[in-house]
Amino acid sequence: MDDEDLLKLDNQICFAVYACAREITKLYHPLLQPLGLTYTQYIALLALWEKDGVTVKELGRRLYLDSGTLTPLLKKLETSGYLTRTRDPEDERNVRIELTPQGRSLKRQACAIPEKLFVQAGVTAEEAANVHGQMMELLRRIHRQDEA
Amino acid sequence: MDDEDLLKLDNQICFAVYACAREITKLYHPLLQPLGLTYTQYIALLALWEKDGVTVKELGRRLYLDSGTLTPLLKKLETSGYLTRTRDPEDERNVRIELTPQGRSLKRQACAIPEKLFVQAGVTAEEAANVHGQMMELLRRIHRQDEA
DNA sequence: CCAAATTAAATTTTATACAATTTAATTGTA
DNA sequence: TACAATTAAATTGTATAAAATTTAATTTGG
Repeated sequence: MDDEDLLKLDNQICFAVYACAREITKLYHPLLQPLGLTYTQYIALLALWEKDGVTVKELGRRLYLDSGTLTPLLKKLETSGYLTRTRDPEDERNVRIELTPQGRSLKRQACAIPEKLFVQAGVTAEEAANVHGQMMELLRRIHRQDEA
Repeated sequence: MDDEDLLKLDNQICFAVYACAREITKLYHPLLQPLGLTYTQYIALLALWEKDGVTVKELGRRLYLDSGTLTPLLKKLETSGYLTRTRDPEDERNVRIELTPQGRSLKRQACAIPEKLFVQAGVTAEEAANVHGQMMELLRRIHRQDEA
């Protein structure tokens, strides 16, 4: 394969993931708007519903996001009353994120979202699992390279 | 499967695509920096190297991006001397994008990028084709739903 | 013990993204 | 032909993202 084709193939693969991610985000928009959440805020809350009381660093590691993105996002969610940000007295460099009762109760409303989304996108369980596996494999490999 | 599990699955799949797209962008950064290009600018140029003389609308359709994103991006590439933006005399609502000789010559430098990236990410041709197929299939399906 | 190195957040800067609105040009139709 | 509807870009406002820098706290080596 020559450079010309490689440039096209490259375009197709990386671009496909990139465009797909944006289209997924757009699909979420009408479902998240009634809750007053953006997609990134929803992703952050999903992580916190599974485990909160974590530091910004730890949350960022799980979401592949750094403080430059998380700090303003978490401040917004704090203003909305969904979580608290507290300096850890043990080590004041760390900021711990705790969900408030309102933050926890949002989960009940969010539970309706995935089903709506799967139906809307017409994605089967097999396809979902397949895509998930492949993306995670690629993600891990890329991230390792990215760190090195 | 209960709502709780659905929420987790949803989290995993959509998040995997979303995080993967961002990690890919980061992987490109050191390769694009010497050319003075961002990832989105690179993607736009890839599309234009395949076919230029198109309207902003047509380019946006191919990239899944709207004028809100493309207008400032194309203005930057125009300032850099890589393309021209001209109102179509036939229909002045349309703005046509044409590559300049400098814009075309950038392609030769960009030819080295895909190979470097594949090697760096350790992605095989099979895996690449597999991921690509799945993403395009998902992309098409989601986009159809998104339009409806 | 203490200065240097390290670490975690926050901040700053630049560049996307996209929804919603506006502007200007064109088209369709009564 | 007027004029409403449609269309393409541009603009506006909000929210990400990430690189680079800064600040403050902690750790570590001499």
